Amino acid sequence: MPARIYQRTRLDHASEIAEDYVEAIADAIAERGYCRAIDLVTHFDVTHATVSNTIGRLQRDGLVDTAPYQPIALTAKGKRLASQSRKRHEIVTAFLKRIGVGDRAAEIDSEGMEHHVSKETLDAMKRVLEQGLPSQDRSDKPSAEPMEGISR
Amino acid sequence: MPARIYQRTRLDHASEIAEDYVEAIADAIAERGYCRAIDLVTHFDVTHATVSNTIGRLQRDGLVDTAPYQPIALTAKGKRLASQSRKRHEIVTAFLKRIGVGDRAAEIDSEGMEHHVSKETLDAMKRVLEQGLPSQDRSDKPSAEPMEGISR
DNA sequence: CTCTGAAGTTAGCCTGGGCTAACTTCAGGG
DNA sequence: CCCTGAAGTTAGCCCAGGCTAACTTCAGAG
Repeated sequence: MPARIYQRTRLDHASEIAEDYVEAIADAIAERGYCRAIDLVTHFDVTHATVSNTIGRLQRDGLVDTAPYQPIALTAKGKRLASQSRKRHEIVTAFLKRIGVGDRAAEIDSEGMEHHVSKETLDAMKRVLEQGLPSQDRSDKPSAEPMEGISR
Repeated sequence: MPARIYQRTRLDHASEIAEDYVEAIADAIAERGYCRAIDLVTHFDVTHATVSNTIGRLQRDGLVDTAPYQPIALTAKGKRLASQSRKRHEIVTAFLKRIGVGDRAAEIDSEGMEHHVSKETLDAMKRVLEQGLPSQDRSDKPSAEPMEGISR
């Protein structure tokens, strides 16, 4: 059964950093109007050299638009990826908080989890945020009164 | 605020493969009494060479016990990691199904997500599985009757 | 008992994502 | 107008985790 799953997990990983970067770039631009490499250096706590390499890859992949010693801009594609990642990230964070995870842990965990959340799971999280838990539709016990609503 | 978060995410990644491997090894042993490299080749859909390399790293890290042309066994440390990962994995999968994610997606997503779930988040998932959603304890509206219990 | 094919290893290569060290750009203060 | 320090780049290194190709082991059929 597995096999394919792991291929997906591996491919996912390839784009995780790209997503984190475009998100950070979009944030910097939103906040101060532009993004410089130094912003990413402090944000990710890596060296200038690493940022330079990574930005090179992002540019190669058509996500950012920049030139030596110039600020870093997002391409249309980069902007799309950024806003999509941002939304996903926010939903995951809100969801974790909703199920009782503390703010700090919710922020840390959502950072790692967001990249592995499929559309289907994201939709399920949204539904929980809006409508609460779905009824427990196990084939055995089709009982309609679950007990999870009781406060405390 | 960030910075540290990303360091953690990077470190997490280092052990993801180790966790997947020990889990797979434990499964094979549980099912057939032993694990051979070929089992991992088919399980992860990678080449023999890759499995050989990876097993070498796991051995270096004290997780498995093996010798050339011999089956692969888990050390005590490896067994601990495997059972811990397995439990976490099961909880995440069950949790996703509980919030309405289909079986297939739940299995795929949990594979990617499990490595990023902290103890705190795992506990929250367990609570949801056992007791449903916590009451919505927003400072505004401390209402004690959430509406998620309603079937449909 | 040999010999053959499946299992496993080894060598050599690649990419991604890190690093340090050394260099280049460039803006601002003096 | 220069010159210095912060920002950025380049070169060269490392490890993880993939790959292919070529080799070795080993068990089982004949």
